[in-house]
Amino acid sequence: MAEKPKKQLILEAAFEVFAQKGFHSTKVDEIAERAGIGKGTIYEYFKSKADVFHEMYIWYVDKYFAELEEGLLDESEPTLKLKRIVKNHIIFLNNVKNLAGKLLNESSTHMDMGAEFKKTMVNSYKEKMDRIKVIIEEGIQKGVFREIDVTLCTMFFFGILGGISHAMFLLDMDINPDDVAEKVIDILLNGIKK
Amino acid sequence: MAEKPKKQLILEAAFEVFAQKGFHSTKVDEIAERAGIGKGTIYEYFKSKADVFHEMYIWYVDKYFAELEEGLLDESEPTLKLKRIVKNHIIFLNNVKNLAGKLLNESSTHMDMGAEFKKTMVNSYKEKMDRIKVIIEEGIQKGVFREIDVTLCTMFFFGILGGISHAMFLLDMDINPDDVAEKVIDILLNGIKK
Amino acid sequence: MAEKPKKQLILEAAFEVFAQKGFHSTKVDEIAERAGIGKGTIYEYFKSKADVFHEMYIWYVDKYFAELEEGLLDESEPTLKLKRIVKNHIIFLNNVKNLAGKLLNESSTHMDMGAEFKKTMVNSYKEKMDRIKVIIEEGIQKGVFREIDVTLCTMFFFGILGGISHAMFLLDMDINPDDVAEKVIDILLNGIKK
Amino acid sequence: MAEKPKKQLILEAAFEVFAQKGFHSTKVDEIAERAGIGKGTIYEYFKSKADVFHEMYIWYVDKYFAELEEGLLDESEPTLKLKRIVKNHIIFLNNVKNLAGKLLNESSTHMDMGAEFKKTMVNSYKEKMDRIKVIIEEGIQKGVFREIDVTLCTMFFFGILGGISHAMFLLDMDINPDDVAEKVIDILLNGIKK
DNA sequence: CATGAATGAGTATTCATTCAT
DNA sequence: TATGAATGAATACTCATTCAT
Repeated sequence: MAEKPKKQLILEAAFEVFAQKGFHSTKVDEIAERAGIGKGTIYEYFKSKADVFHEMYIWYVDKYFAELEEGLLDESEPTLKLKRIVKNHIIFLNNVKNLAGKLLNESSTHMDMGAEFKKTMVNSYKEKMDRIKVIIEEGIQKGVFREIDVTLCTMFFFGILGGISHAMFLLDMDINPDDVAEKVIDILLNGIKK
Repeated sequence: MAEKPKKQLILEAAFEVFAQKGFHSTKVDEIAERAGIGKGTIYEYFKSKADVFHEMYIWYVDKYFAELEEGLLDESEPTLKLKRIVKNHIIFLNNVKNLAGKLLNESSTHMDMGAEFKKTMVNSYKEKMDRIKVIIEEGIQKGVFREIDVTLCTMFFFGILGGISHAMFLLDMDINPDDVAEKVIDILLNGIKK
Repeated sequence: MAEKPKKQLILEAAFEVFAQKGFHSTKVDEIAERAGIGKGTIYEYFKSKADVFHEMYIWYVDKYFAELEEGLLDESEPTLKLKRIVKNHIIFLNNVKNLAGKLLNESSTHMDMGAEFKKTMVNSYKEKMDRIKVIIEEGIQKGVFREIDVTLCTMFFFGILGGISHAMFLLDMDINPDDVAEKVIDILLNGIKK
Repeated sequence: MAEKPKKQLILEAAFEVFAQKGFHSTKVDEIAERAGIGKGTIYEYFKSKADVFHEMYIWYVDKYFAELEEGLLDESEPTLKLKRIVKNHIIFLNNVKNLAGKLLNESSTHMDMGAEFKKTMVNSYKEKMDRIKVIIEEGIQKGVFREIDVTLCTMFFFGILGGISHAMFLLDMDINPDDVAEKVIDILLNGIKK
């Protein structure tokens, strides 16, 4: 009878509902129902609806990174690492269907949810960037990449990931991870100039 | 005493408040107050709060494009055009302070606002993409750019613009338009490979 | 160009709308529109919406009586007079379609419209009753009717008129005035006992 | 501590307030206050204010009939049954004070509350009529009543009941049930002709 | 721990009324 | 006079949160 811990149950239910409906349109009742528990129980584990969102966000980002790191273990070359990130991102998006795209953007909407949450977000944002930055710097050190502005290039790369989410979500595009990753890296590495 | 038309007054007030607080956290009262009019007056010009948001969004996007096109008139080369777009985007973001970033992402949150609004959004998204696509295709035809996947490259470029907004907003980065545009285009054109 | 006076125009428009929708569901805008005038104009002739209703009610009752009296002029016998009242009532109901039934009952709803209006209503109610009472008393004096309780009998008769309105309205009954009047009077005069 | 069920509590509070003020002038807050519960609780048991009214109406009519039928059990003769109905009606009116009269008429005002409610009303109206019709038909079969138009006579009788309510309410008349029932039946049975 | 009935603060929207033209 | 744009008071309904069981 190895039941999942209640808190985890709520977190996962919350992810599904929040991602589908956004923060304000999600009702606590619905999270409880989807988690298969009583509404009151949520307040045994979380201070408020905002708190549920907050913790869920952290859990989700962690999960994202965990899956990402796993994929990175196999690669050693900066170029391949970047390619792997793109591929992973797309696969991740597919896994969580179109939910992720919504969630990722949702976040900025809730800046009004308090400074603390903004801090959490900024941190996870920086963390993601740093992860990429390191790879790019590594590439430069190894002499594989030119001496470009690392921060900018990271932002650059990072923006592309968001752009893919956005496009997949808004345009219901169907994307082949390997193919796209290949092309993205090609452009990133070689540029578009003839 | 050439007063601004009431409807325009409301649209501008709405932009400021929506951008600052997001859709759900914005109270109609506050829009009215910021516009310096009575609450009821808003309903003389708009069907509902959602309608205000909808029309404001369209107005905002139009404004964005108008300023963009203006900047593009001066340039003839695809490369310079792209650079101009980046620069314009940054200047625009600065103009509307950090509001824009929020607004741009806010949109996806309100997918629940009805299919009609989603259509509007998708259209403006496609329109923006097409504008860029054309430039890239032009570059390819002129033999300036390689024969890369145009759609993907557009998404690529488009994502970068979003990434810049995001970074400016989240990290409160101060950015020099010319400098960033220069570097972005450099990376885009030449890639990062040594 | 003998235009109807504005006030009269409003009164008639008000009657149609109030009768169709009831007091609260009637919008001042609609009265104005139906009267073919501007909304503000109503307030040139009436203090408030309630005032429009009030005056309209008086006008309507007067009209009812006027038509009734006209019909009574032809008859001299109490029995025939009562029959005439029934017939008139039915014809009147038909004239104003099903509107009247609604209006008649609507009144009691608006007791909260102030003591003054209640007085008006009670008065018109008493006036109607008195008109009938006199006829019944006349019948008793002439030895045509038994010495029954006049007030009660009036209420009795009066109730029947209301019952007919109610039935016509609720059940969409189609009624032949002459036929019904004949039968009503037959029962009233002779009772139902064998 | 046998508390009354919440739903019943609300129904009774609603009856009092609706009857006193009419539908539109009744505020949901007031019903809650009178029921001694929180405003939100009403929406746990009813879909809307209109729903409260609707269910309250049904409950009220049922109650009316229950009390009526009870009284009818004792009587076997059509004449006595009718007399009993009149008496019961008056007693009922006294019990619910002057509220009933208002309620009875209120109904027609809310025809705009949707077709479903109209159906409910028409049904309860027909039900009431049928109950009386049966008695009259019984009287005719037993040879106690003349062969009059049964529907009309029912309407006739029915109207009287309404007339009594109306008079009691508008004129604040004090009425002795036995006495009035006696006289009403006398007139109904024997007519007013000498 | 778990629950869900009860709650009431919070808000979009309507519409009678006013008043500058 | 006549108008209708502007107004804001008034109100049904939602839903996060509490707490008795």
